[in-house]
Amino acid sequence: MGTALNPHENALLEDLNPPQKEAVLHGDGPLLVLSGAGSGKTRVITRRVAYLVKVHRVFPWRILAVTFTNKAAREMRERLTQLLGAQANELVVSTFHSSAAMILRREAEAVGLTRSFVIYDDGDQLNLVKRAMREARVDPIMQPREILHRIDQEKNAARLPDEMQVDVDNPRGIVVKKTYQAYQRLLRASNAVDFGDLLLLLVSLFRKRPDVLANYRRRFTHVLVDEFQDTNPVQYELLRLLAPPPSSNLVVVGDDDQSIYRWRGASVDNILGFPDSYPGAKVVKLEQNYRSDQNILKAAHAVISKNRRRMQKTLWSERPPGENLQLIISRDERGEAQEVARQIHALQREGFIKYSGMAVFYRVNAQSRVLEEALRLARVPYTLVSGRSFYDRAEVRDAAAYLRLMVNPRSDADLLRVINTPARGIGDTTVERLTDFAEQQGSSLYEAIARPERIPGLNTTAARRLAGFHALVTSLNGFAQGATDAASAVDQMLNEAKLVEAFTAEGSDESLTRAENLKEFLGAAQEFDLNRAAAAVAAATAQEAENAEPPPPEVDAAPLTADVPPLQAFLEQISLVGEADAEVGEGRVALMTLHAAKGLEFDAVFLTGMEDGIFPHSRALSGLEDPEEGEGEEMAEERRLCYVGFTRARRRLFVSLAQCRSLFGELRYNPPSRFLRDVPPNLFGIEPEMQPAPRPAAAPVAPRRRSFDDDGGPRIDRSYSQSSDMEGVSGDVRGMRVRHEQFGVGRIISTDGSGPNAKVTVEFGGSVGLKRVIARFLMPG
DNA sequence: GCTCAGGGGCTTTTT
DNA sequence: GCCCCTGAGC
Repeated sequence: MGTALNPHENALLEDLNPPQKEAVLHGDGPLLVLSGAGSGKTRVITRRVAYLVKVHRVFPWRILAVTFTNKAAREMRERLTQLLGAQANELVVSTFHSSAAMILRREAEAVGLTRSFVIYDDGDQLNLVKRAMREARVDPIMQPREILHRIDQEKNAARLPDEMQVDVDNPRGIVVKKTYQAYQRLLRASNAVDFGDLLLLLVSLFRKRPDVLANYRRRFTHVLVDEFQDTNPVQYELLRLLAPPPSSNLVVVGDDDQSIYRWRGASVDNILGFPDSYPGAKVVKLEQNYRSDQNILKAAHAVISKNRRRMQKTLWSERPPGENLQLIISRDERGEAQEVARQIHALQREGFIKYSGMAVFYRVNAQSRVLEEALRLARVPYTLVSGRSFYDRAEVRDAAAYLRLMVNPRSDADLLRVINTPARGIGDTTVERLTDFAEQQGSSLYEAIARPERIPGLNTTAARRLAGFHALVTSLNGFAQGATDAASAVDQMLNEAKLVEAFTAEGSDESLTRAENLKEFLGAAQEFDLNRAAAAVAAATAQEAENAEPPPPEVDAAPLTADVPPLQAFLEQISLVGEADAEVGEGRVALMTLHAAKGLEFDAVFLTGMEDGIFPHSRALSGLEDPEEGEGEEMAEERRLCYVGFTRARRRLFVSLAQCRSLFGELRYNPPSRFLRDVPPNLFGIEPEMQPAPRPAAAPVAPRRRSFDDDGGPRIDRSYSQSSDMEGVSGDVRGMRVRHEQFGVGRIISTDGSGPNAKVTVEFGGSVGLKRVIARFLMPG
């Protein structure tokens, strides 16, 4: 295919390596691009899209490119705009959830919703589960959280409530199923969906209505998916519906070694099994890494290669070996944090790496506090990279709830959230009577408060207050219907609901901040309106530009969001996009979890808490270890997470552990992470002969404390790997005499757990008394 | 209807 | 160690 000598071709291909070029040039049919870390996958996707448009003359509106994160979608769009100019506006580049929401809104009636359905978030979901449990009258044998989790899993697996398989003698399964059924009923009655529904409802619509599906298949002749290793079954099903096997133009790009969202329902099997689902699919491997020095790649490879089920690929690089990896061993988490801060300072003083080129990673958020304190003390500027803080604030969520109520008064969850916010004297009792009444009537809460005098048990004051609230919602709803922009609706809402006023009146510092946040929320709406106006202009220009050819009449080429009212669109952005992710702070060290680090890169990376029980997480340690299969799936995922962490580093990789660490209020002595033992010692600059002789496989041993000076200060220590490979407790050891490095000699009273982190309670002599310690750190005494 | 103290709980968290 | 939820008390 492709016109020879097309002037665009060279520009789009010239700086690509052979496999990259192959992926860009691939003709029709499915394609799997296995892209190792740092191998230039975004470049490949964007070039391919541009190539399709410029060389193959594919209409941009025929191309659907899906990502997982908004950030990835934004970056992709930016790069495509550079390559394609105004034409990029016609491409559909968005997250799975956003694109599903756009389609679902156009087809809302077919799935029992109206076009103004709202999207419930986490907190709303939990409240709804609680309500569903009450209405379904299920035995409260499970926590709402757990039930919600199970419902999510069902949705991720593309199963509607009635499709859920449950054994009759499985009471918990029955509880989940009944709750799930009631939960879905409540959502539909509220004209609302949750995140999972966006995908699930679309899949079930496509299955039920081949005619609807056909419209989208006709339109999207090219589908591309980024981070395919993180897709869950419902997402994959959606892709298979839109781009069915065997011959669709479906391009999936991903790295099985970077699949780290199994716990969210993602399934590595999707990428591992892609060649089977799409027989004849072309597979291209991108194995040249342009990011990291050799030593870092070798270390990453050493860790990941222990996983059994992988697509074989080996990253290589033309870069130099670079510096050794550096191991930091500290006495405790404070020492670790101080040492990290010190090293950061030192790196910065050397002058080659700026603060903004450095990052500190940790496995769990709970580790961040100590690190923050140490950095603050050391005057190292940092930013904590974490979720979507602005839209998580209570007052902002209140405002969002009001807005959703404005477009969709039937939204019970939102009504409940703000019925007494700001306080208007509507208490729990009143709300309870109201919900009981509405449930009995089968009406929404909004309908129920239209005639509050009919609600049994209410006094006239309560009824009057409900009527007042009803009037407020009605008035806002009327305003929303005529609103031509988001900002005026937000402004109206803030005034009528007296939200800002309430905080200002309260006058405390905290409430003034909240008032400020609400003004910022208004600012966000104004910005949204401006962007939308700009986008409309750009789209119009695109129409006039190059592709003046009209689309074929049988195909719907309109932008998916063509006639979504502005307030609705703003709400969708809040629900699905959140705030523009705070760019990793200018001139600041970035602190984040390993999960948040995916997709980023830094000159220097500090990976803290490299201890068994922290990283890999203790939950993965207890996983079954099959002698044949090796480590369990959870451990495999921890390994991938470690791989992700290592491969974020360009030049310097520091791995750090503490000999003891207090986490969740308890003091733990964790052995060094098994991942460290997988890294060849020479990458740390340790010559093989310097390694300590292997320890005889004897029963419990004490931790060594040889890496510390007398002052107890942390030191960088290049001799590691001293932890025993103790299995923990075996057999009945009660009454056994043991010795502990710190507490001395004692006698085992009881045991707790098994495996490497098994604990025992020991009665030590003297003033020490009873202690619960990890068995591994005991010696027979 | 609101406030505060005690208890359980606790990876990760793209959307 | 800290947060969130619940329940008792004002």
